[in-house]
Amino acid sequence: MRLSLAKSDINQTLNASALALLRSDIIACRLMPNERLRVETLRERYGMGTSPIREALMRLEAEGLVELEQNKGFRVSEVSQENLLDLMRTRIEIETIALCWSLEKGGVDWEASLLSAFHRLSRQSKIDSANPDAISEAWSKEHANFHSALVSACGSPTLLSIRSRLFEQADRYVALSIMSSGPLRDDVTEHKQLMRAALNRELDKTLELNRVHVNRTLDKVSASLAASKAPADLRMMNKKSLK
Amino acid sequence: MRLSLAKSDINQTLNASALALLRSDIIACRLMPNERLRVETLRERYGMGTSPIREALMRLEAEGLVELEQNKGFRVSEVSQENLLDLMRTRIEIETIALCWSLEKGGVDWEASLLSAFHRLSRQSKIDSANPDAISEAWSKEHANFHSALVSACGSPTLLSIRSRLFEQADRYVALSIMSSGPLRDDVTEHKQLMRAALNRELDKTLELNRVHVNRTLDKVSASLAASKAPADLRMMNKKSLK
DNA sequence: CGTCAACAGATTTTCGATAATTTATTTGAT
DNA sequence: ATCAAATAAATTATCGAAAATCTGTTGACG
Repeated sequence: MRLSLAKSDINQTLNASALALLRSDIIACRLMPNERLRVETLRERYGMGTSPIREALMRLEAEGLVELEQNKGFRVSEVSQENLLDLMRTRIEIETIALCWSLEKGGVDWEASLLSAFHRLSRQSKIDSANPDAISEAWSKEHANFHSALVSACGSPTLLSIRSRLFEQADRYVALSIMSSGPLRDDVTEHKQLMRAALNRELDKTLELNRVHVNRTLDKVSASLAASKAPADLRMMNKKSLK
Repeated sequence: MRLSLAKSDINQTLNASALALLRSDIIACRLMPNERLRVETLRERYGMGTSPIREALMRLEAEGLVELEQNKGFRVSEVSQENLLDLMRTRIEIETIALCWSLEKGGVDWEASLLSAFHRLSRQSKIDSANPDAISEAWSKEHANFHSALVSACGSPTLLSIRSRLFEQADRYVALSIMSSGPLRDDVTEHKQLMRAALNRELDKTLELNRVHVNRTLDKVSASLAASKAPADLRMMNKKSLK
């Protein structure tokens, strides 16, 4: 499959394109967890040489989306219940700090951008008519944007970059779970409550709502992950017992 | 200057060597903040081709030690008072969480490793007779090891990796400040108190001691940074006024 | 005198080929 | 048949040259 480069990639170096394409393919699970990333395959897929690809993969390794084993090449990072739990717990703690600082320092600009982000999110459909099995790219982007807006006034670039990295990782699990998930959840209400509490500077309530919000995602994704893993394990056991 | 590869680099890919060498050169400020990193120069310095170097630089960009500007190449990340403050504040928050979890979960293994790390640190001289202007590599390693041991039982790989990245960044500022610093501080007592409080599971005291410890470093480094920046600014102003 | 275009040099980015390493397959001895 | 060494195939890691881009300079023109 040869993918065309998005409009935004014009004027970028191939390196930057490779990075953006790979990251988005991994987060959306078009490249599945634990899948081997052969350089030759990726060269065909993205239509470029080895250098930009390997450089992008190196960068993604630092971000935790890719793993490199010496002389054995790259793989998409594996997923697991342990990692998911660790990720979400850590994310809650990081966002707790960021929210504290953001509610403390946020001014009218922050309030306005938060309202704006919520509005855009609330008007964006979660599923895409073209591709009903996956979450719409557009919704995913607005959703990320909303959560980013909540903490954007925290005043710490370092903390914000940590947070967005964790959010990305979590997003990959969400993408994975959507593939086999039941009814869509009503996030609009949840997000609205979160925004209201933040705007009213009700710190404890905001933190609690955020905790619940993240934990709800965790539960859903975790269940879905368990369901998709169990059959694989059974298959493994059958194979073994047949031998 | 052509540096020989350390013993540990045998059997590694050049890529991994480049990464380790570059990271350590940057943290020790042998490559100074904001210094341009020309590929050709680095090729000579480390005796390898472009690929492993660029791949390592890409990785370090994700770690925040290096910055890349499209088509203009790499630089060592700039330092600033704002970044230093942000870094240290964030580090305190992260370590606070990690310490909470570590004191909660740490068992006898953790206690033993902490005692061991403290002992090694306390027996290691801070200055190296061969190079009296810089902090000894060995001390720096034991120091990092001690702080790592404090939080090692926290049970969250994600949090630990975030913490060690922040610690590394802070270490670069410390290396920078040492070059122009006054009397060495007595860290042994500070570290001993920290360890004692942790081993006794006195959570609040541990957190407070850690906060103070980090803030003391911050103050010292910040003062040193201000002192070294001011003359540079004056020089700049002179240059401009001469034109 | 200043502005802009065209050129030249330096530097970054990218490519495809080669070297090194791992993985799979075959062969031969016990 | 079993195991191990030897060979072949596949893949990764690395290199150095070529292409693309940026930076600084020169000179023409308003």
